[in-house]
Amino acid sequence: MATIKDVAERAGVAPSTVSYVLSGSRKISEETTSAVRAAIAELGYHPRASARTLRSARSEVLVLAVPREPGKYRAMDGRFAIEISDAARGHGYDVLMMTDPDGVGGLRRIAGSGLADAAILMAVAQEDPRVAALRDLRFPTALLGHGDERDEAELSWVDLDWEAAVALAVRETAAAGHRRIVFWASADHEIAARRGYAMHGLDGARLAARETGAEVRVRPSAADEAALRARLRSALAARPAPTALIVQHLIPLPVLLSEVAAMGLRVPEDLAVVLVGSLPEEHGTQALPRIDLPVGQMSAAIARLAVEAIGQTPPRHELIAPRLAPGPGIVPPSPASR
Amino acid sequence: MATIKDVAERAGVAPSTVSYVLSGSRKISEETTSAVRAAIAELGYHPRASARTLRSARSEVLVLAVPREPGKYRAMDGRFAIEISDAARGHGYDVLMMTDPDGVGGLRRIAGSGLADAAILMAVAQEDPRVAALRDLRFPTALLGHGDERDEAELSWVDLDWEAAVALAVRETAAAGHRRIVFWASADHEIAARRGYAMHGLDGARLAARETGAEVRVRPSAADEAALRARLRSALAARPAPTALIVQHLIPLPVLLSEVAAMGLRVPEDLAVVLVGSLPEEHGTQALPRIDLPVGQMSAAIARLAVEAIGQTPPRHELIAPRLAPGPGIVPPSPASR
DNA sequence: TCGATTCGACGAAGCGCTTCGACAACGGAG
DNA sequence: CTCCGTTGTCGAAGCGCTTCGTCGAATCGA
Repeated sequence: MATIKDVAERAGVAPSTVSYVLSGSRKISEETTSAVRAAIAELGYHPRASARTLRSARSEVLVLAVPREPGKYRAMDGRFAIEISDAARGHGYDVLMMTDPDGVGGLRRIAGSGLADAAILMAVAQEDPRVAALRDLRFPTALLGHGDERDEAELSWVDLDWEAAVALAVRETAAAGHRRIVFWASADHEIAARRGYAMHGLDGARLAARETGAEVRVRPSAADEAALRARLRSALAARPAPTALIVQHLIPLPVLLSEVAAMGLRVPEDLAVVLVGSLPEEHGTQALPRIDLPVGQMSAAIARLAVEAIGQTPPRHELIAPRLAPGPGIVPPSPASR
Repeated sequence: MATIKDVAERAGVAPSTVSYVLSGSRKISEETTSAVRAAIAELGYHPRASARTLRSARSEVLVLAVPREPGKYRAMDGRFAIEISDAARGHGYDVLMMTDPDGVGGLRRIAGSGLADAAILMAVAQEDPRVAALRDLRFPTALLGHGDERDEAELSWVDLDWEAAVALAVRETAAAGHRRIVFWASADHEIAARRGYAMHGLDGARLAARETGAEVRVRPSAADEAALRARLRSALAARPAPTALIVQHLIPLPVLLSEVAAMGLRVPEDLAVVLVGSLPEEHGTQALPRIDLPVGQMSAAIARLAVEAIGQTPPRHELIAPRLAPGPGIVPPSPASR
């Protein structure tokens, strides 16, 4: 592999001159510059990243802590990982994945070894030990999602405003004429873990229920398919029958829809279904009114905040306002069911 | 941040001694070893990765080239990325994501700068320019998926045996008594791009059709939802009616199933549905007989092959045998439809 | 014409680590 | 008692890059 010395020799200059051509931090004559550039092109030279990092104490790498529960996979995580990587490149950074089930150990290793300049944490939980560890190391960090006020005052984060998102869904549904609404919230275990999106979603539903006067029954989702079906069936079997279903826990959406169909309910004539959030693949959901998770916007924001954090700027928080996706509107309840 | 010199001073030894304790490449007395270990623990010392890499020309990082068509996201890619990262850690490697739409430029940059020791390429196409670029750089490379014989003789790869997988699905379906089968193949654009899995899947269907004597109608899938529905409807409307549907293009599965339901066909009584491959989220598919994509097994294999390739070993190829997933079997056709 | 200034390029130091050769200290063999 | 092999540790070199101080040459004003 070619080194800066090789380039210098070929161009007939000193290594430092090559370096200055590359960085532009000192003036180099037109003539010398083009000789150096020619030599670089001929040799296919790339500066060795390790040497740069050793000198400058900057790796131009972000580490992304991907949530990892053994045996489980949340489809959205992969999508975020890829989009964040895209966004980071726009700032000149590469992204290293950290999927160790023991997130703390992995982050210590990577932060300690200088492999990365900053960390992005996904799926942060209440009193997350990773947050504490990174703070102790004084390692620049940005969080995707929020919830725990104490930790987060000192760190940057980005999140969809889940409270506003669910509130918006309820408001729009009520505005379409629905008076009896089921809100299918996050799953039991997410609520038990007090995940930010789960908590904020519940808040939004309550808020908008008060505001609109509609009757909103909140039902937590379940990881287990049988439980899920039973719970949905009982929620929809209430009389007078609910006319709209707002779903935040989208992962088992096919199951939910199949159960709705099995009950003989047509969507949207008998039951309006509104989604809050997104699945990574959009197939089969475009037909439903929904409030999308702005993955691209969130990814761009988290990459930006992580890069900023390297520069010791004070922490910033971005709460993204929800928007109803363009597409089908919410169908009013049938006259018979009012 | 603590350096090896700090550790050495604290332990009252030379820096080289600390290095030897860490690497174990020379014998160091019990006494000195424990003094060094104590100093390391007290200072929270981690060797600087850049310095190591500079000396040893080994970064202990793999670069993963994630396929990236702007605006599109294939749900399986994220899942593979995460599982490959997991597997690589087992070999002591971290994984860097490369999501540049211009894959060649990104790989040149990363390979040239020594940021990674080997590359893993996902979704390799016929005459993929990335493969050529990496070969020119003599950069260790492993491919996930296969298709183009010429390139691949020199490189390691892993793949599910798609031909055998589809053939197995057809065989099992025929064995259950079905004589008129629709094979829902990869999408038009995948076939046009001559993707390995698409080609091999078609081969498998033809092979097993000859073998079993069943009538297998091959229908390519489509990216566009309307086209998809129309095509499926016409395939299933043939008379005498097909009694089984084998699906390789799973991404729009919800759409397919909803169209089947819309035609008034019950699954599996009127139409047996068999899946080949997997979606990243299993919700809603467990109920169907299927041949899973062995993501974990493939990820483990590709990580292993990539690490091996660093050691200049000759290329190896792993073709993974398909297996019918445990779960519901294939329901025979109803007597009336025979 | 001569000192002062500017311009462009150079040389060397040093980032933190590994590794090779050297070298005390020690013990056993001759 | 000397010699030599072993054992455990040290010192220095060097990986490739950036950056600071320096310096010759060209330029300019007086």
